[in-house]
Amino acid sequence: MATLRDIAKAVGVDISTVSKVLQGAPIRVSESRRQEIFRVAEQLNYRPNMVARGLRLGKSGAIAMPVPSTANYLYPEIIGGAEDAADRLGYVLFVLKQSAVDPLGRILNIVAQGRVDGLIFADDAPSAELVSALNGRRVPFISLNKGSDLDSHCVALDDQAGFALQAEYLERLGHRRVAFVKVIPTSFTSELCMGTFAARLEPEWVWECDFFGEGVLSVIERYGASDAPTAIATASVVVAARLVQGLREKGIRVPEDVSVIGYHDSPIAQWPLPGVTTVKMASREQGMRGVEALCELIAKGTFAGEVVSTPPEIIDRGTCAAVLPC
Amino acid sequence: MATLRDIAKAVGVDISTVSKVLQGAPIRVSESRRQEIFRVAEQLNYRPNMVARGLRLGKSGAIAMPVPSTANYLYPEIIGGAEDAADRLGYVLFVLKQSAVDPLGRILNIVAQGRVDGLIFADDAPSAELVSALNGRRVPFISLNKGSDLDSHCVALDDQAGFALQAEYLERLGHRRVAFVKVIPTSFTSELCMGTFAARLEPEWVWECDFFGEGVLSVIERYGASDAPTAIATASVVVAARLVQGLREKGIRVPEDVSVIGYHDSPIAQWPLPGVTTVKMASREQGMRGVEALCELIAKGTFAGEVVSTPPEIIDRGTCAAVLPC
DNA sequence: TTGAAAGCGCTAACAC
DNA sequence: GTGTTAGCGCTTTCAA
Repeated sequence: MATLRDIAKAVGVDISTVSKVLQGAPIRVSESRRQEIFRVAEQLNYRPNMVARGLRLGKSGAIAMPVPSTANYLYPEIIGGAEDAADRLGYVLFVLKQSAVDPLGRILNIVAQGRVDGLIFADDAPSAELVSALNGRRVPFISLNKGSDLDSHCVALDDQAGFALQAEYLERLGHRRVAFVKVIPTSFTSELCMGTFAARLEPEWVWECDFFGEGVLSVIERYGASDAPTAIATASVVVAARLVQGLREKGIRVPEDVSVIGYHDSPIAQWPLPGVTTVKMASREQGMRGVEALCELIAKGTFAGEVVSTPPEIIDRGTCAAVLPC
Repeated sequence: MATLRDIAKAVGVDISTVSKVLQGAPIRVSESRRQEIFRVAEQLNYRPNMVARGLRLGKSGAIAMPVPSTANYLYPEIIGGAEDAADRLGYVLFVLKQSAVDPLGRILNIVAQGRVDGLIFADDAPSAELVSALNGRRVPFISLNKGSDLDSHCVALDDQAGFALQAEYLERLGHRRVAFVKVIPTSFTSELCMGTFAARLEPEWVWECDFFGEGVLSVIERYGASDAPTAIATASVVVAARLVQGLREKGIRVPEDVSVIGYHDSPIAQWPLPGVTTVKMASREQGMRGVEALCELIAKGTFAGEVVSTPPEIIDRGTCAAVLPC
């Protein structure tokens, strides 16, 4: 690994001169020297050692995105957007899986070790404990989900608009008796969303479902036991996809017998063939804006919480049908 | 952030003494001092700055696991195992998503910047270009998949045993006319696996399928157009799960009309209710062993390629039935 | 125009 | 037993 010193030696100038030239600092050097320095740097394939620079500058040039699980099907979108923004802004983005046994451990560890300049929480808003630890260490962070603490720096999706659209869409198709499936564990946001949906179209049934386990089966059972809603709205594209599939396996036709609509969008939405209808949110953009906001926070120390206002969009994949007048 | 100096000042000793004591170096200090140093360190919530230590020691204490996509449903297992091992060995593991436009860019970047001591490739074996770049920079790496270059350091699963078991299982159930679905893009390993399967049970049809897109649909079409095999074996649990679901949506019964078996295991296997039968491989252990091997490589500079020999296991979730004698 | 020097936080060889 | 010192690679005043 070539260092500044190697270049300096080769060119015959001082190391500090090389540093300044390579940084493009406002310094007057003879043009020939400047050329020569760049030439040699190129030739030696010089790359600044960010660890050393970080030590000197008191910052690392890296940010981390802790995720509770690498198995979440929404993350690819968010992560993709975040990486793009990080690349563009000269930061390295590391995805850090939280440990199941000690969710805070790894995060506090890398923060305390000075490995990252900031954090961006992809899913759960950080716990109060984590927030106070982070504040104590003066490490800025952005959350992509509102926690109960509305003061925390947050780049949120406009879920109000999203769920309003979801309800409106079903309503427009003539659905009046619908079930809403919440994703558990429920969060501050999810309760809010449920409320937004209900404001437009009051669900007659409210069910709950986790991503894995028996959740989907139990929803199907409850569907069977109920006085059949004409549509099932869910707060998740994963649950929606599994639901379509599970219902069909039971011989219940989608959308002929019941319509199903999800929330968010991801490749998983295409698994029930030819796919499940969802409300597509601007997750990718959210990831991008989140990183941009974090960098702003790192640089300026301030950031006004914001909402990604890109309008939600219905992706019609044919699992919702109009209710026929009887 | 408390530094060594803060502690030294508070206790009234030299910074180097603190360093040595805290490291547990074989040094003789008066017991009272030792106690006092630990006490103050604790009180100040001291955590060594790994960036500084890294600079001094010429290593960062971090390793990265580049993944081509965070949407792969097998990774959670591997990553989980890798993280455990990394924690245990005192390393931080970062997941690094490769950029779609410049797959090598981010990897070379963090390596050149001295951010990581080694790499562990979760999926694709590194390209020849990457291998030579890595060797040039003397950055050790482990691949979890054999590339065409058998010399590269690799911690592989015993896929020979896995596919032999898959074939054997179907054979034992009486299947003779089977289709095998390869995952594309095919790799060195996948060809090998296909061979292992065929050695035991020659497939009458060999089809191909990618994870997303139209792959599954086209396999179903080909199934319909063919002189119906009694079983479909796949090299992927994702494809198997989607296949079960897609077939059932078309009214083809699984396993009554056709058996389906996957490969690997992941939560996704439980999506077709109540799940798809697969050959479970020791992915988690592979992640663990991979990190252990990498650390060995970092420390000792040598490592003999190895195969994770934990025997594969059939997880029967009811998508394979015995062929009835006609 | 260029260089010398200090220092980020840490470790390790060596001195007392 | 404990302190001094040098230095990892880099940036940045300040001096020449």
